Formats: sequence, structure tokens, C-alpha cells
Amino acid sequence: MACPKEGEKAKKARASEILKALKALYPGARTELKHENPFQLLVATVLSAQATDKSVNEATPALFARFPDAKALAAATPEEVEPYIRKIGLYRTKARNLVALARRLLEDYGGEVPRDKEALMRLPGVGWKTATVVLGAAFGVPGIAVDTHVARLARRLCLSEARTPEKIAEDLEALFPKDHWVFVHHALVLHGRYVCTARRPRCGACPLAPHCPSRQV
DNA sequence: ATCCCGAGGG
DNA sequence: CCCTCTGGAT
Repeated sequence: MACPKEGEKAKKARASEILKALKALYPGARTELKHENPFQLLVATVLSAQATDKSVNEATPALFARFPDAKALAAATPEEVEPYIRKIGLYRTKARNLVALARRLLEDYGGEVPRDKEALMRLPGVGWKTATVVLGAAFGVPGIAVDTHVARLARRLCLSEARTPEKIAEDLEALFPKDHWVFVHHALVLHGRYVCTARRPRCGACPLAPHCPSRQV
């Protein structure tokens, strides 16, 4: 659906209303970056592709106890890794990819996670979304990581009509104050997961509906 | 556009 | 049972 014509000023005001509604709706959503262990964050983020965050969170403690860093993971075979990530699904492919990732990390960067977005994206299994998450949560580089949830909501709310994650992120970052980016990202993910779902959005139960050009009655 | 090749949920 | 799941590579 096409978004209605709207001036920049009106759009920004609407974004502000949306932010306010999200604050009320998700008071527990993250507001600050976590500064996690770069390697473990990278692995967890790669694992989250086509997987539920819940399954990833349950699997990672044991995985990192056994393979705490790139060196340990690079020395493993995919078969050794599989048992630790079985419950995540697609585990065969993921185990292969994870070991390949660790080996590249070890060969090209001495086992460290590079802080550069282009370098991160050159790693196997790492695309724009994963690179953005890692730069943010591991190194404190601000940026809205646009995943399928965020992309869908940004477009439904007519906060962006762009198609690529990069462009959508640009639009969102222009609409919300930088110190709210972390919250906006997390809140949109939660909302996309539970209310504004891909298939049948629950517009009737959505507090954002008054500000949403795409709402269904 | 399609594959990946599975667990968990509605 | 069918479908989804915080993607990335081809």
C-alpha cells in the first residue's frame, strides 16, 4: 500500500507520538547498549538467523562454555558443535557456518572481531543486519539494525518507504533522537513479534493504530 | 526468487 | 498440519 502524502514536519510529529506510545507499551524494552563480548555476540547474532531468539538464548550458555572464543571454535569440527545448537533448528548448516566463521576470524583478524562494518560484512554468514548489531552492542557504535520486524513496521507505519535495510535505517535514524535508537529498535521488534505480526496484524489491539496509516479496521 | 532443512507454536 | 522464526548467500 502506498503511504499518504505527508510533510516532513508532520511525519516527525507522528514519529514522536509513536515513540511515546511505544514507551508506554514496552516500559521494559532496552534503552542502552549492552557492551557484550564481541565474539559471543557475533556468534549469537549469526545463530539468530531463521531462529527464535528464545532458542538462541537457551543454547548459548553451554555453547560458550565449551567454545568461549574464536580459537576454540575454529579448532572444532561442525559435528562437535551440532549438539550445542540442535534446538535452534537448521543446526547442520549453522554448525558448518559457525566453524567457518571462527576460522576466518582466526586467520584474518587474529581471533578478534573487527570493529569495521565492511570487514564484518566480509565474514561468512555476516550481512548488514548482523554487522550493525555487533557494532552496536559490542562496540557501542549507534545504529538501528533493521531486521524483518523493524522493516515491516517502519513501512506499515509509513516511517520509511525504502526497501533496503540500509535505507530504512537511515530514515528511522532521521526520525528519532539518537538516544532513543536502542529503545526504538527493541520496541519495534517486540511489537512486530506480538502485535504487528507479518501475517495478521492485531490492529484492534494496537495502541499505535491512531498513528498508523496502514491500520486495518 | 529460492534455498537452508529443523524445532516449536497456533 | 501448516507456518513462522530478529538473515545471508546464491
